[in-house]
Amino acid sequence: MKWDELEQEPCSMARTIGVIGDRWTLLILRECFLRTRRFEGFQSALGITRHLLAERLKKLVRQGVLRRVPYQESPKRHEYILTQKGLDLYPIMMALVHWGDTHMVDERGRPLLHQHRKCGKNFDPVMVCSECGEPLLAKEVHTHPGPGARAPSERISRDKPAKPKTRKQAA
Amino acid sequence: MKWDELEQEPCSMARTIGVIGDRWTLLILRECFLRTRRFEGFQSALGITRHLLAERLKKLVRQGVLRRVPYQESPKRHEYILTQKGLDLYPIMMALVHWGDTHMVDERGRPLLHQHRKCGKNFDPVMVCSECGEPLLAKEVHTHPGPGARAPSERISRDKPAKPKTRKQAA
DNA sequence: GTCATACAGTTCTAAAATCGAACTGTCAAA
DNA sequence: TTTGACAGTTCGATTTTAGAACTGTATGAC
Repeated sequence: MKWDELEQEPCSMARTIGVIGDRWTLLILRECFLRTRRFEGFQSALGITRHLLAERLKKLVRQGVLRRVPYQESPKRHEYILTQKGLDLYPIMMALVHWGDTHMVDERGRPLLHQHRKCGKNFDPVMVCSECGEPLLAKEVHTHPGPGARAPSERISRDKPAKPKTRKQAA
Repeated sequence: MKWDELEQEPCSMARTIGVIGDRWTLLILRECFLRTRRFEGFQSALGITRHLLAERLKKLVRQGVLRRVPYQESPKRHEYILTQKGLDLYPIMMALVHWGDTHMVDERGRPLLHQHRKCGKNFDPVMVCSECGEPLLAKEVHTHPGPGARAPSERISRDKPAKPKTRKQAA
């Protein structure tokens, strides 16, 4: 599988990964949500090579995640601003942060706290079902093909290639 | 910044990215949630090279995201099973899928639908505040340093590094 | 007993991506 | 005139990944 094919895969997760699924892109987006907007800002915050930064920003603009907006004429300069499509990445960012907060903190505790302006409290993000509002557990979710699923004939086989019964495990 | 340093960064998102922030790892985890457990299963589902697959699985086991469990003696064979730490990645996976469902579908619609066993309906994941239950919007969240924040003196400067000279002259 | 196959890797070379540092170009302030 | 801020681009060296073949245990078919 080549990386440009990822966006054509009949899997929303693969498509998302095709857009934001590499380390630098994710870190760039973190900076975006922390209000960094300019080339130098990203570069000095992340220590990314300028070459890669330019490339990643271009890609994010192409994908409609960032918008390149002039903030000064002569010399022409631009800022990179999250579009709505980009802002919609927020739950992904928060989910990443929350997993790190849960499983990767050292003895000193969380590096950052998040306060919800609406209720004024420090919070954790919780993922719930849009229909019943209950927290989602992997085991309570059943997945089935939707309208955009690939027909069986087009599917790349992900099952064992016609296994003719194996060794000591009879069933 | 080297990739192994990422896990030491005082940022939960960076640490998480250090563990799962590359394309193959994310796709391997997708397969885990789709109940793939064995080496050949991952390999044929993803088309990943065997070399990388072995490496990534090892890393995920080292990180405690997967557990390597024997399922047969002679020849010794193992399965890779999500630990609780791994299962806790579910909100990240769902957030990735949901963004793809929202922004990356073609005219045919979603490749997969998700049904919540508890309420029986197809749903979208919604991220809410643990304290008040309201959906989270980036603009309504304020971020501030927590106990594990790096003190200003230890911080890696994200401002210009007091650069004394430029370009070609070394005077 | 020999052969083909399943499974879970390891090893090797070539190709691609990334790093690190320097270079380009515009403009403003000293 | 010189220096510095900013936003990139270019280029050689290093690191990762791709792609294919190979290793080794064990099983069932012939």
